[in-house]
Amino acid sequence: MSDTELSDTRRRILDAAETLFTEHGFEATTLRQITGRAQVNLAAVNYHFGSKEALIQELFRRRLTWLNERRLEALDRLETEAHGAPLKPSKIVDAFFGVAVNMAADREGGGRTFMRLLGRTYTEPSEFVRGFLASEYSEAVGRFKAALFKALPDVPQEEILWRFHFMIGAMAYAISGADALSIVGETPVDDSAIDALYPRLMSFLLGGLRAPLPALAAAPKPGRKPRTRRAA
Amino acid sequence: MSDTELSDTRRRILDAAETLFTEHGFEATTLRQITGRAQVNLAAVNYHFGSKEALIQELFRRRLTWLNERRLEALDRLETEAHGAPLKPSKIVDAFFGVAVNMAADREGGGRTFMRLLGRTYTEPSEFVRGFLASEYSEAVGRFKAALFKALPDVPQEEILWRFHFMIGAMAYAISGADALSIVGETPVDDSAIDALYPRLMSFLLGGLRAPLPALAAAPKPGRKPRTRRAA
DNA sequence: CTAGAATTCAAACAATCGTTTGAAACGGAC
DNA sequence: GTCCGTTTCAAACGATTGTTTGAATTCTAG
Repeated sequence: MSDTELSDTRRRILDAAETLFTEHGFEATTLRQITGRAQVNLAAVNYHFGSKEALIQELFRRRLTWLNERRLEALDRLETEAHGAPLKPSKIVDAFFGVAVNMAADREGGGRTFMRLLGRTYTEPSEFVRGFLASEYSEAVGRFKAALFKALPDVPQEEILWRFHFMIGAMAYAISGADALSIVGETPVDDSAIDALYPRLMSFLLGGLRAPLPALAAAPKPGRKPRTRRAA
Repeated sequence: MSDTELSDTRRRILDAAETLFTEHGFEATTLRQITGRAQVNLAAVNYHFGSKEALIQELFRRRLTWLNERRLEALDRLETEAHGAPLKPSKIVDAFFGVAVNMAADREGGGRTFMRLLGRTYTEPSEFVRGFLASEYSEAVGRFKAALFKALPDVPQEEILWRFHFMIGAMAYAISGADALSIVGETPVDDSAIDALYPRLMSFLLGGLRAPLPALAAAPKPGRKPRTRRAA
């Protein structure tokens, strides 16, 4: 069997698992629930994937590979157009997060379900999940970090990393909690609001990225208040 | 027994559970691990709390009540000083998130452990967890929402709620993933970086809150590009 | 000191978990 | 039709889960 071509059973299991993991989490979802929803035999998971952990890995692999390839394509396009000149930070942010939010808006293909799962998995403590998540991300994140460093040469690189970190968190939470009962709003967020998420999130992220640099209180000389500088 | 005064056994169980839940999650942590670490008998959890779920609820209750009381105290202080005038948005944000980040910086009292757990719990899909989390937050969030509406009368209230949402996400992810292996950075974040988290996060959040409003593409007339306005 | 309540303890409970097994059913090649 | 590799199936596996039990122990008044 080819690696990319999936049998009916494999695909049905993956789709069912995606939905159930999103709704109840990895640990709380049992193989019997998955095989029940997929309408396949219980032993099919271990036959086709080997174990529950391997199923989870395969699930992330098929989506994350595609997602990060699209991100890198977008970045490649920007860089060839720029002919070596630094990119606009807003373009970089758009290439990284725009692709993700776009995937999250896709209801039919299951992209929405997956992105909610992914958003929650960022904070997953499980060892093996964090492991391959980091490896799947390493190339794309490395390329985007480099692009941001080049685009913002005056901002300390450590600061850029922190803000990248914050941006991922804002996006992850916005996507994962968007149609769940959120803490801030009592009214459930409907579908049109999901479509409006993209411009809202993007302007928030850019505002945060370009915020004045914090006046870090690292042993400041008395009486000399460090001035805040603008980041971008 | 008083409600606030805890027996040795109760407190030992709560402390052990907090640590283990943070490290492995709710489902993956067993009562035998908890009672083993706390050095109490296995049956002690069900004797003192009734069930594993009730233990989780009690764990959040003792910390969240304290956290939100401090937040409301800080807001009260600001409002009495202002004599009815609108507050500065930065002060409001500082009252809400500053208290949380401060608690996250507290290593000895277990505040750090709890805030990492809390940050992860925001995206927890479990029904009963989300339920009492929302109820514990409702009062404080309502007060802060009102304060932000008053402070930013020109910004659509829906937009403020979204940005509040984004801010919570950025904070939750920053705290919960700060000393775990993060996606963006290959080097583990050490303690001094945690102390510097506060000013970094705060300027990012304020930058996002005050970002130009997004040009929402809600049936725009052709040829008329909506102008971006400044939020604050 | 003693009676009675509160707490601790070892042991067992039923239920459910992921995984394995061996036979049955299916599929195309010859 | 026959063969053989692939896939499906019902059933069971051992292990582990949260919870309960009833006796032992500790604590607290009177």
